[in-house]
Amino acid sequence: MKPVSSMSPVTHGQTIQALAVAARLCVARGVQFTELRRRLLETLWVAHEPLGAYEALRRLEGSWGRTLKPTTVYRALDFLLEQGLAVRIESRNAYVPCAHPDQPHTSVFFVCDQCRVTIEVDDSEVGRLLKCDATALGFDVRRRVLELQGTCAHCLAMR
Amino acid sequence: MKPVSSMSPVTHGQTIQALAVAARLCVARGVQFTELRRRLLETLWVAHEPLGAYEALRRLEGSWGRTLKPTTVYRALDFLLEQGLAVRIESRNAYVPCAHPDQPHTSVFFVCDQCRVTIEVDDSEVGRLLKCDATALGFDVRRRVLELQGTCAHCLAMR
DNA sequence: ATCAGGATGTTATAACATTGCTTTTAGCGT
DNA sequence: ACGCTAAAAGCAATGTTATAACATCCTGAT
Repeated sequence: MKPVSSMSPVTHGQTIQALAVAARLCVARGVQFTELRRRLLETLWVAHEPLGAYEALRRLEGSWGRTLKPTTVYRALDFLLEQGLAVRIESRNAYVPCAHPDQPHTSVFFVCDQCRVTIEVDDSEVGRLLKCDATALGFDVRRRVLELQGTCAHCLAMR
Repeated sequence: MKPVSSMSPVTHGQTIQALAVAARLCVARGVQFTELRRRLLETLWVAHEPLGAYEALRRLEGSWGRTLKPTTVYRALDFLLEQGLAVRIESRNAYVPCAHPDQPHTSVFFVCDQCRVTIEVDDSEVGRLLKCDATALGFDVRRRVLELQGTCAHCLAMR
């Protein structure tokens, strides 16, 4: 197991870097990293917790100084998801940015119920086991949703 | 890994039995297995796919011959979830019945994108690994959401 | 300049879920 | 049987999340 991205201590520099990586990736793939998409991804990075689509919309409106419609944001989110630049946390109806849009891995998300900090861990052994299970069932897996809800170390210490 | 409940071939007998188990369990726990709750659980068992709350509502209205409000159904669903009689599939906003409401286990759900059949598998080894990861993070896990989306063997064979 | 495709704008609505409050019902002691 | 209490269910309104359907704009290739 190796932690790959803790949402909590994301510095300004990391955000800048992540946006640069995303920009390069989009160029390489021949897809457009438009201002809307860039600003949305930035919004996700700056937030230190998973954002719902409407919350992202509000923040984006605030920082951009213009009004947006839900559809616009959902389309941009879909783009980020497709490109692996963000991930949807199903159990929260929310979205987090992804630090490694390229290489596929087995992401497990630990989401704190209290502070909502979201820690992404890559556990390839879990991935292997799930693949075995899938094979045994003859099931072709397209997407994995691995989310653990509970209390993070920090919040546990607070009590 | 052992498959613990395939939604697909659920016989009438199995439904009856599951309801009986649920009833006994509720008595043992001193909670009420009311007609609403029983009928809702039956609806979930009879459906061979995860049901959304509103879909369950419609089917329940149909089989019961009365109208229901969303609140009513959500409350009954909450009860079933609390008692472990049903599980929520987060990536579908939908609910499936659970065959073993008592003993805790590591449920992994394989959900077919095409026919929506949902296969529950118990992989304790995955559970163990995730527990390790959690320990390493100092994270206290309350709930696990392990869902794999893709295509089931049956649908693969159809193509 | 024109056209094609991707991106975005606009409006409406579907799908999912909760809040607050009232009424009914079940279980319990007397 | 009676009345009490708490759980369950009814009800209306509203909040939240997500998509459909269609129009327009922008950009790059010919």
